[in-house]
Formats: sequence, structure tokens, C-alpha cells
Amino acid sequence: MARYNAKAAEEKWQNIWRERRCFDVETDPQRPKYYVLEMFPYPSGKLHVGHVRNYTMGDVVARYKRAQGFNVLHPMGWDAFGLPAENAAIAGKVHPKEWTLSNIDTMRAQLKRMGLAYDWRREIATCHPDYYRHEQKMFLDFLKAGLAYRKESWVNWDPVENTVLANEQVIDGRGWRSGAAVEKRLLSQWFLKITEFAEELVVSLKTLERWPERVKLMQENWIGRSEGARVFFALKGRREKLEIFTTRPDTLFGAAFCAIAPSHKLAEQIASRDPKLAAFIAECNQMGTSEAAIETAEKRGYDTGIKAIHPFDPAIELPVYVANFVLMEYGAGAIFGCPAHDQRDLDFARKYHLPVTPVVLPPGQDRAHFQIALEAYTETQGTLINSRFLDGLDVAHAKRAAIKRIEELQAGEGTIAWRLRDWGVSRQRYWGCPIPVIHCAKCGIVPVPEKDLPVTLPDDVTFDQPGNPLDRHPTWKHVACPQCGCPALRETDTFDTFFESSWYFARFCSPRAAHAFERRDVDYWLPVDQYIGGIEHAVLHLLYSRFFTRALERCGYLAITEPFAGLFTQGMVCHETYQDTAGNWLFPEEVQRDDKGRLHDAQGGPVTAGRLEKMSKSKRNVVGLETIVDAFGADTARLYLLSDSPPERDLEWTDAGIEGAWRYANRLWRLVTEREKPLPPAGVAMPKELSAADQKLRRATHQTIALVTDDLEKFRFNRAVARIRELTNAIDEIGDAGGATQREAIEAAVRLLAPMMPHLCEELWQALGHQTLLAVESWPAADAALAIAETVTLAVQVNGKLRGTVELPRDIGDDDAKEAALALPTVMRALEGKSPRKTIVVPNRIVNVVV
RNA sequence: GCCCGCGUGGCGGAAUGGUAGACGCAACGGACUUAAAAUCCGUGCCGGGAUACCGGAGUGCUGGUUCAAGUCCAGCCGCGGGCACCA
Repeated sequence: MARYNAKAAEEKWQNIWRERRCFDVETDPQRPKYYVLEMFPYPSGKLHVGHVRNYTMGDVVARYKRAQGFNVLHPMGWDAFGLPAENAAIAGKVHPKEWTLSNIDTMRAQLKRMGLAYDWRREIATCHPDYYRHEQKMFLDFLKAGLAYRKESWVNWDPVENTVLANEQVIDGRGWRSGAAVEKRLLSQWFLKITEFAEELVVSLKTLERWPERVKLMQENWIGRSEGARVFFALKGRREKLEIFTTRPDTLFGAAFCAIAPSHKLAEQIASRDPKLAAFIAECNQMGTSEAAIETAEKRGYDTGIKAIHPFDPAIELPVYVANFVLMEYGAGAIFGCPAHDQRDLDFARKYHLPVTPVVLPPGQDRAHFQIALEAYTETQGTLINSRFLDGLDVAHAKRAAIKRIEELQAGEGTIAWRLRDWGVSRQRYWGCPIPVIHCAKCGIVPVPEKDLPVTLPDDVTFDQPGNPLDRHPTWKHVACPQCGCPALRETDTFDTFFESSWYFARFCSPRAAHAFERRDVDYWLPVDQYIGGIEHAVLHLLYSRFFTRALERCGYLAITEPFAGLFTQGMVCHETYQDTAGNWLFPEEVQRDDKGRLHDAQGGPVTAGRLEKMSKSKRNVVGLETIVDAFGADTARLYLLSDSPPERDLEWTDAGIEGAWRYANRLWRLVTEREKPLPPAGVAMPKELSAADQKLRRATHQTIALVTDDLEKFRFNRAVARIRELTNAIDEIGDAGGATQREAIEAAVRLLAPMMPHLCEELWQALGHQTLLAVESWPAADAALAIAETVTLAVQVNGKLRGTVELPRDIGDDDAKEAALALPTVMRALEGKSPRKTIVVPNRIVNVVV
């Protein structure tokens, strides 16, 4: 039995697509556009099947939409800056640039073997000055627009590597590579003012109809909008006031103390004259930031001796503490404590013997007996007590009344607090985009003049010592101040690499333009119609990009505010993990299974299989592409990745699964190429009279076209594949008896499958006698009339229990259906001679007889 | 703690409130073959019948709504994810 030669066919069709420029596209305002994009990869070394699942989904959408007549933009590029390149440089004595570019070459070649319908002319890599020069310009524009600024802030500092670490790089309070306990350090850093758009970023989530609810919810949580009030407490014997934020102004009469963050201005002020407080603050700064550290940390405070005056009654004085649980970054960095209705405040009050006054009486509680012991009442149902003018109100009304009074007294106002903080973009790293500013002793911070852009990275850097190579480069940072000409210093920090990925989707529209974007191109192509990527970017990349698009719009670069009209988050590809007796991770191909099902390594040593995990280099549970594509071809891999699980769920890679897909590829291939009786020629007319079997196949064909089209619209690739397999089964069933109907069915199957298995389908399309390329063919249309059956099978139930089925003409009258149902022997037996009380007929579906 | 999602055969998974288990994987049995591979056919569970077939139970658990519930509602159990000293 002959086998489909995937390798030869795939090479052949890839060459033809390339020669005929099938996937090259241009801006064409006369035609409807569709922009499909998969999150571009970091060039870590090699592609694995996890990457490919993502790109295959995008490719199906791109090919499908093209067949539907859209002008489809489907580009690919490289998120090329980042830490791993530097780590490789430190470990392997290879320059980050070389390492990155050679990885890109490898991965590009791998991608090309997958037959993805990309416009490769548009490829970009973010590490090229031709790319990053534009973001330097954007940064300067942000600076002018007040969207970028520099401030001192507390950062994660790795004392061994001498660098700031991103939050993701701090694992349980320790640097991910050095293992050193991360310290908090106060450093001057560049920030982008994402908080400026906090409100908009939440509100317009509602307009993103084709985004997963889950992602929108995560962004909403992350931005964290809280309605409340800002209240100013006068401080006894002091001129300044203490600003606090609260979401519970209704509980102001329950206040027992005020507390400020250790890094609060007032705390620092007092500490300068109070060594004990200074020591306390230092201790707070030592505290770990890991989840465990926070959970076990005791609530501690230091009484400053200062008294705050209650805004509603000057006779009430509250002690002001510096407390370790108050965060400077949120609200005003200061709170009032209401122990009866906040658990932390209660813990704190019990420890420091502060009064606990309940001010909200839970529903159904007796005021005389209501007491707070060790558990605060934090619900917002209840009635205000002990609160003078608020007494008797429910919580919601009391909040409003309290805010009204605060505003009348000019002691504050209703306001909204955000959890979202400005985006710190400075990194003490070499392999990133240089931040285009100069520090001058006289002029301060001076932006690099536009004529001097790009500020390019020097190539001659060393990695033999820890820290930022740019900082110790002998000449690079020494420049003349563009304003006064005096010797000055270049900024040696580089941008967070999320900076590059925040605008790359727009650059694809005009990837070689001299300035960032051609308006004609971005106005045509943007927003991205379908974006596809992993859920791990639900907040970071997707939020940054939404912010960036707004910032670019404000600076006149773009005319849109939302970059991605549709988003799909696909699941991960997982694989078992393997470890030998020494605990070393093993690659799947190093593990063999003996006939008793036990696992061994190459030397015969026992191997234990661990849990199913996301494919990752460190655990070695990756399935490389080469092995799979060499053995089965790209199409088989694509089919398996699409068919085995719903796309949003995780997929477990199994060898048996890929073999099943390979069996199907061959089955379809034989269906066309190995026939005892040849199919009628292409374009053969459908006979007027069709046998029942022929009619049935025709119906299946047109039903399948309609269903698969619907499935692809809704990203249900696994179901689309199942439908096509069903049609294949139907084609098999009719055997060589079918003529024109069988050709019609096979052609439909091939065309429907083409987005998923493009090479095989081109091969079959050609074998079926066609001259055209499927890659540029239009999508098949279902004939609704042909998809409808003349007869339908009705299920017949007695008391809701299935008792049989009956084949009847479509749209038969209810009475006829009832009669036919009652005539069934199984129904009569179930009725046991009783007469039906009621019969429900759902046309063309079901008859339910109730006795 | 708060918010969200999900529980269906041995496995991945299908089912606009209307015949649960499509499609596939695995396993078992059979056909073809000197043999193997490949290919093809059959098989969800329990009880009875060699077989056709007949009966029953069944979508995490307990209730409810309905002629009819995997699907809707309430409560519980379990798993997964996000956020969290956020005032």
C-alpha cells in the first residue's frame, strides 16, 4: 500500500506558494481587510510543538479568511530583546546579538517548514536599530506629552547580579538565577503613565466583544477600581494634614487610629529625629515580599505620638502609627483604622489595646448584645450605630451621607483609587533598547535630539563581570550634553522588553517605512482583527499594548485606541516529565518503554514519569519539531494539534495521537489516488436522478460545508476536524458506487480541510484534476436546500424515556407524528394499555407521550 | 479571604432544554497475511440471551423547575486559574 510522501509534497507546495507570492499582501482600501496575528515568539533557540499550535490556529484563520475573500495580513516576527540572550552570553561566551540572530535563523527555517501562510517580506526583529529607533522617538514624544517621567521608587534588587529584577524574576523572595534574597532598593527609574488611562482601560473593556471574559476580568482585577473617599485628618500641633483613602467612609465613627506606610513622607520626617522609628522603618524595608513572608508577618506598628483630629468631631483624637501593613503605593499611603469592621485593623487594635467600636449592626442582630471579639464584621449589610448623624442608615446610604458631610466640611471628597501602578520600564541590562536620554550635571535630564536617533547599542561589550555592560563600557556613555555641550552621561538603562511588544503589531503594517508607521497602512489594517496567544499574557503584554495604543493615539501616531478587536487565548501543549534515579530531567526521546510498560533510559536505568506539565526547556519535556515533521510532515502535526482538544484547553502531546493523524492523512490520500474505479472528471454534471445513497452523501456534503464554516468562525477547530472526518467516513461508506456525488464530497472535504492541512490538500486538489491553487481558491458554499433531508428521525419517548424512533417525512403534521409514534410496538408495550394523558410533539425532533 | 472557570466511558472530547457518548486515541476480539507491519470490521457499563435482541442504571453529590435536564435554578463536594497586608 502506497504512502503519502509528505516530505516531497510539502517542499513542492511551499516552493510554489513562495514563487507565486500567494501570501504577499498590500494595502488595498477597495477590499475588505482581515489582520490575523499570533503573539510573536522570543527566539529562545528552537521551536517546539507548543509554539506551533499557536501559529497553526492563526494560519487556519488566515487561510480561511483569505478563501472568504478578505485581504489578509498575516505576518511573523521576533521579540528579540531579552534576558536569555545575555545569560547565554555569560554562560557560553557568545555575543547576545549573534546568539539571537542565529536562533532566529534556526526558528525561521523551522517555521517555514510548517507551511504557514505568512507574508515573510514583513518579518521584523525588535533588536534591529531600524525597529527600536522608532520606539526611542515614541518615548521622546511620550516625554513631551507627560506620559513618561522619572521618579524614585522601590525596586527588587538582586545584590549578587547588581541589577533590578522584574517581579516575574523574583521567586519566593529570591533572584531566579543567583538565589540571593532580593532587597528593596530606592532607585530612580523611568515610568510610563499607564494610570492616566486607568479609567478608560477598564471602561472600554466592555467594547471588546470578541475577547474572552476571563481575560477582561483579569484586567479589571489588575486595574482594581475602588470607589471611596479621600479624607484629610488635621494633625494636632502641626500645620500639614494627613490624607487617607478609605472605601468605608461610613465607618468613620468607628475609627480607633490612623496608620501610615513606613515610606510615607511624614514617617520619614519624624524618623529623622526619632532613631527608634528609623530603626523600625529599616526593619519594615527588610521584610520579604514573598507570599509566605506576607502571610506570616505580624501586624506591627510604631506610635509616633502624633494625634489626628477626627474630621467629624475635633474632640476625637486618634493616635497615628507607622504600620508595616500599610502600603505607600496604594491610595494615599495612609489609612484610618476601624477595628470593628476590618480584620487587619482589629488584629492591630487587639495588639496595641486600642478601642473597638462597632458602627455597623448586622441584620437581625440585637444592638444591646452585639459585640466584636476576634472577628471583624466586614460585610456591607447592616445598619449604622454609634455614628450620630449616620445612625439608622444602611451602609450604602451612610457612605453617601458621610462623603457629603466630608465635602461640606472641606475635609476631603469622594474619589476612586486604583490598584494599577505606573509601568516601570528601566532595566539595568544590555540586551534591550537604550533609553534615549542624557544626564547633564547642569541641565538635568536632556532628551537625545531626534537627529541623533537611534541611540544604538555598542557591540564591544563584555560579560565577565556582573552588572550592566553598558554602564562599564569605556566610552559609550560619555557624551556631550546636547544643550550646553558640557561632558554628560548617557542613560545606561534599557527598556523593559515589553516595550517592543507593545507596538510591533502596528509596525507590521508598514515594516520598512522610514518613520514608525505609514498612516495609510495602519489606518487600513488596524486594529488586529484576530489576535492569538497564551493566557499568560492576559494582563502584562495585553494591558501594556492597550495602554501603548492609547498613548500613540494621543501623540498622533494612530487613530485607534484598542489594538486587538478579537482575542483568542489558546491552551498550552503539555507532556509527561521524566527523571532518572539521580533526579536529572530526560528528553522524551531518551526514554524507552519496555514490553511490561516500564520506563528506561538509554543505559537501561529506571526512569520515573512525572506529572503532565507545560512543555519547557528546563524540564526537558519538549517535543522538537524536526523529529515530528521528518517522520510525519507538517500537515500531520498541524492536524493533530488542531483536532485533539478544544483550542482554549491544554493539549497533551502523545505519540499515539500524532500517529492517528498520520493514519487519517494517508486514508484521505488513498481515497483520491488509489481507486479501483476512477472518479468522474472535474466539473462533471450532477445527474438528475440520484439514488438514495447518493442523496444521502450529497446531503452530508452540504451539511458538512455549513457546519465546518460555522465551526471555523467560532474557533472550534476540533469539531471542524471531526465533521470532515465524518464526511470522509460517509464517502468511504458509499464506496466506488458514488460518481458525481462522491467527487463533490471529496472535493468539499479537501477544500474544507485545506486551511488545516494545506500541503496535502493542494496535492489532492491537483490529483483531482484541478489547475488552480487551493491556497487562493474561494471557500465552498453550502446549498441549504441540499443540506435538508426529506425525512427525519423522530425520537419517541414515553414519560420522558426513550422507547424508540420513527422515520417520518420532514415537517409532517403533529397529529400524524403522534399517530406514528403511538403505533410503535415498543411504545404500545410501554403504555401497558393506558391511554396517553398528553402528547408533546416537537416538529422534526421528538414525540413525548405522557401517561 | 475575594473573584472566575470547570467536573460526561479506560483517555482526549461531542451534544440551539429534545435519541448522551459524535469524532478520535487506547485496549480487546475478528478478517487479510507463511509471519509481521499496514489496512479493514466489531465492542460504553450492569443483568438476561452463544447471536440478533430485551431490560436496567448512567454526565461529581443532594434537591428543585419542566412533558423532557449533561444543559436551567439552589445548596454542597472536588479540581484548576486570577487577585490579595489594596484600606
